[in-house]
Amino acid sequence: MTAVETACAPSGSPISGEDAARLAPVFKALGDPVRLRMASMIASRPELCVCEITPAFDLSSGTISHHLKILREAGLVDCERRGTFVYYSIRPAGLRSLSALLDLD
Amino acid sequence: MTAVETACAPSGSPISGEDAARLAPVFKALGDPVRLRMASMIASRPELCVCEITPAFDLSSGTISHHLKILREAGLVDCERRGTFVYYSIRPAGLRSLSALLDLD
DNA sequence: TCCTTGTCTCGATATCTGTCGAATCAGTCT
DNA sequence: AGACTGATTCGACAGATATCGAGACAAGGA
Repeated sequence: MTAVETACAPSGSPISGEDAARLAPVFKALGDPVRLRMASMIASRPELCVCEITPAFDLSSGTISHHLKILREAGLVDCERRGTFVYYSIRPAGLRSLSALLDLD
Repeated sequence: MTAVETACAPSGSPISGEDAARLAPVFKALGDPVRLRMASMIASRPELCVCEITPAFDLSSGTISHHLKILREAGLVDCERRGTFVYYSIRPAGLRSLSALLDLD
């Protein structure tokens, strides 16, 4: 029995409008199939070069950058440039905020 | 240390395009502040009448219905009509699919 | 049967989003 | 410095989305 199910008994209190406004963009960032798969790819390794992400999708490099930016702004990933290449990695804190909510509501 | 963090070492394999296509709409459903708060309100009780949800938002009843429909179609909530009123409740399975992903990637 | 109340559906509309391609920026190599 | 490659930004546009308000539907009460 997961915490989610435990919570489906009378359970905890609903989140505030402010918390909703803060957390919704994070869910939204994962609410696109391309970004969800990107995030999953990045999370499956210590870090991942954009040049490894791009060929996994049938999309222009402009579009790839756009999606990565949304993941970044949602606090889900970090990036670091080393030379010509840019490497993305997962930000555990971003995922934790979602996980915490799902395990409590 | 959460499973998420554990996973941020070399960790599990990325999800498939099909899984991404299946799960993204669920994240997307929670990716709107209004719906996230609605879902949270519904989850915080065994069930909740639409007539209790509506006044919590400064939105028309048409818009409220629209958002509830999206939560329903994402498999996150169930509804049942009793007399004039419609009661919404959380579907644990919907939340579990998200939770499982977050704890593994 | 009609009226009222709660909920949903539909049509219209303004805004947001995903995508491309071109231009730009950042680094490396010659 | 100039050329090349990887990545981001920008401008444009088609399609999706959130919202409203009006109408339809459902159930109960006068």
